Amino acid sequence: MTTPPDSSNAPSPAAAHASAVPDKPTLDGLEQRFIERWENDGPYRFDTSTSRDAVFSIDTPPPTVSGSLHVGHVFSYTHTDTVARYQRMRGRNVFYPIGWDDNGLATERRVQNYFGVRCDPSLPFDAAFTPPAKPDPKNQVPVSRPNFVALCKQLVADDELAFEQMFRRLGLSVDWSYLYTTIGDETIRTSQAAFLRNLARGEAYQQEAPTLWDVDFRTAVAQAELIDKDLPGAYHKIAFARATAGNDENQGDVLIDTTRPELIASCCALVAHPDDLRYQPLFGTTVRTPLYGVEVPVHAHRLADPEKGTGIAMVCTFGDVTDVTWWRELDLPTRALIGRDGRMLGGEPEWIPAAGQPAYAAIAGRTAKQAQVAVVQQLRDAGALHGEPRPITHPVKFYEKGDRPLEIVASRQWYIRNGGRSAELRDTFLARGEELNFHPDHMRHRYSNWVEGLNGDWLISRQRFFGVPFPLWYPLDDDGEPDFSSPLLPAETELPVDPSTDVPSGFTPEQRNQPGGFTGDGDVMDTWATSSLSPQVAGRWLDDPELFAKVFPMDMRPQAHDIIRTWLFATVVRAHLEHGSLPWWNAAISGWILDPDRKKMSKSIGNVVTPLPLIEQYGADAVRYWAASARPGVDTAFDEGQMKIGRKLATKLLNASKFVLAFGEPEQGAVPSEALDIAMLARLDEVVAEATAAFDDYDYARALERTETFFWWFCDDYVELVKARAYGGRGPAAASSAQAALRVALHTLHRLFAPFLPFVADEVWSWWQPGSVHRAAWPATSGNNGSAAMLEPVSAVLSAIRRAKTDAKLSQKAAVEKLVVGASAATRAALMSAEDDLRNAGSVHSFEYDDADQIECTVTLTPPAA
RNA sequence: GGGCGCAUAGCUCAGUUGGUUAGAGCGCUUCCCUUACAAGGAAGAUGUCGGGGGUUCGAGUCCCUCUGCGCCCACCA
Repeated sequence: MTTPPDSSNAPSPAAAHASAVPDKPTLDGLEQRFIERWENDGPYRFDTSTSRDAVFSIDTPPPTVSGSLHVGHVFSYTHTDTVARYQRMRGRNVFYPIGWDDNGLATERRVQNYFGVRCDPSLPFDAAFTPPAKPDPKNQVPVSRPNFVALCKQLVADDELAFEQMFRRLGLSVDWSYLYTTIGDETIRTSQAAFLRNLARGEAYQQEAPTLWDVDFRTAVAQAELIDKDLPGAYHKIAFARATAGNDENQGDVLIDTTRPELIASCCALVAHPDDLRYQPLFGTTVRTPLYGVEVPVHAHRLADPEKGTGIAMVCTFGDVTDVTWWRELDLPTRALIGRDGRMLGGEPEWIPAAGQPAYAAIAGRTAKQAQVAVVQQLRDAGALHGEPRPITHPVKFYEKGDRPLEIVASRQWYIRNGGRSAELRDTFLARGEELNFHPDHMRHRYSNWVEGLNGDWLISRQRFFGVPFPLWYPLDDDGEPDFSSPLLPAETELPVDPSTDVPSGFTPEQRNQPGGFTGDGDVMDTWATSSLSPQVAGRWLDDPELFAKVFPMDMRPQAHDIIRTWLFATVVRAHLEHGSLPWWNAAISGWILDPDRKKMSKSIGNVVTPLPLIEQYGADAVRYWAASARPGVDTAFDEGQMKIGRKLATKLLNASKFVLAFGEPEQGAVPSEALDIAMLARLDEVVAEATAAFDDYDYARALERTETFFWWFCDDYVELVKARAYGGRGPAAASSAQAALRVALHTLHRLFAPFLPFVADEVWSWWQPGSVHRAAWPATSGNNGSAAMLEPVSAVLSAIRRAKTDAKLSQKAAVEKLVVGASAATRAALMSAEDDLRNAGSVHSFEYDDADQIECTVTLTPPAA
């Protein structure tokens, strides 16, 4: 552990070990030097000995390891880092871990392509397996899950090293000793243990139910992973013949509009709104489906929209989520015909009479899309299609990573209760959202909006291979059928387990998949089911309860706004269920990086900018400056111009520091005594107060802006004004005042800039102060209650002098023969106290005053010598 | 359909409880090698603060309304 932050607010006298000011300060090589120094000296290490009160803990997002970082990462991680550095300087013991999200589909797909393998969980582990020398994407070699996972770990190792180097290069002050990975054993253990506890408390449950299903990935997906895409489709007007007579005058066919005629074979009812006079006579009667002749009932249901289509809808199992509602609430039979591969099932559906079987046989085995074409032709031939299909564009549900529309299939899945099926629990989570401080505050609407709109519990099982397996097995009966109601559970101490390889206690490996034996649950958990435990994983909940008690609930969760409904909400759910608390008190929501055309920068669009070349060109401090200039939560266009400014700022800090330090140590006991010096420090006090308040509110951008504005004024006006005096032009006492003030300002500025420009700030600090600026105390206000009021008129006069010289196209060092300043009495008094400095800075020979309401300067320039 | 955000100089954006003449940077123009900095500095021009209405002594700021853009959610027959 390093020393606690320097509690003194005054600059230390030049320390013996402080290095000298370089003749030619440069930003070159700064990053490498300080990356090494920080690694060796450990200024960012978490101190396990302090109490919870002293800790500031951060639940850093683990970036997905899938090839490369882009400037969006640099952007949001910089925001967090500035806050971490601020809190550290405030004396907080900052717990700032990081992890890699190397679990999940992205990695799985890369491994398949890279090694030319695919996972087959039914295979046993092969210790001697080596991947094919030449991967053949069309002929992937099947491997066991443990083999597959080993390949995943192998592949991500290189990426993770590159990520770490990138983040170090950016100057993130994370404590690398707490690094975790989402596919690591500790994470799997945490995830499995939390699940088993959810299960024991009845918060996790298994259910056979219609599920949104991606036919390409062949997995169930959760509500939070859905996106809508507008797709072209068409309304097909289709005739259903009446099977029983109603008391309706009109005894013709019943016409329905559907966009999915291929599902007519799955039809189990028609529904219309109970108040719809057109269809009221039909309720309780039956109709026959075209092509297949299946007799189906006509029901009334409030969700049927009289305005849509013909006002009466066909219910299929399952065309969309409304079908699921109708199926459940009207207690309809299940007639599923779409398989998990997205094709129509083979065989002869038992509900279709013999006469209808040939029509179905013609589409069996085809994809939904192919089947639709065939069915439309059949309907046309049978005269059941009224008119031509009317093209429409309609929103269709997709898995966010998927390429084809989701289907709904019945399957057995695991769920965690999240309030989607319980008003009471939903209210609890809404209340949790109210407890949480969102920065910026309006982001809380995304949370409440989402929670209010939940339509089911959280589906956490995925039919994939690379992920956290469900830690359980099922006993098999004498027929080899699993008993899902009494799963075989491991003890928490046995975790992690992989049920595809490990054997439940009381069984032998030979009993796997044998009648009377057992079978492993083949599913893995949703990545959010693991990511939602990031505070527990990072805080070592299971392994180090003492640590966990010191860091949880955490202080801060930084993340982007698009994953409030997933990561943020899921984390709130898990913490509430396990600990009865929020996972953290503050959610700092960052915006996105947009490309210059204001489109979100994302890999799939192909408009990403990689950060390393930018850091090499402008320096990490400059890139951080660009990031920190963006307001919290605001989407921001990528702008290299801001990086140029950041570079300029860093260079300026080097040169200004060199200048101030070149005066050497002021004489013993020197204090700022001149009015201008005191006023400058008063203005600096205001800046410190504002920057501190802004940072306390997670508004790093405001803190930077205030600091920067002061700094440029300090360089442009104040330094120019006191330069001559500091050199001794008005005697040693006046010089000491300037020198002391310059040093106090520099000491403060170095620390104010440290969260934003950590490299250059530590460099200039090292020229004259002991230790790292990143362990120094955040500046406090001086408390001497000076007034900055005189600075404005002084700057105005200085500016007027400069303007006169510029207008005359003369050098700024040209002499002013006579300056007449018109001003009010109070302003004149203020100006007089800085008159000598103004004379020197402007080369003014004669300085006179006049009475005026506002400042008016008459500048008479000395004609240049001929 | 519900919710949230945004609209200020050519561009990117500040403008904190309402308060003199609305700011910065970039870009543009002019000037200056000035001993911290030419990878620098000094200065200049540029605005119906999206439209309309209201509250007020006073509105970029508060209220209403309209328009445009973005995002989230819902709808998906």
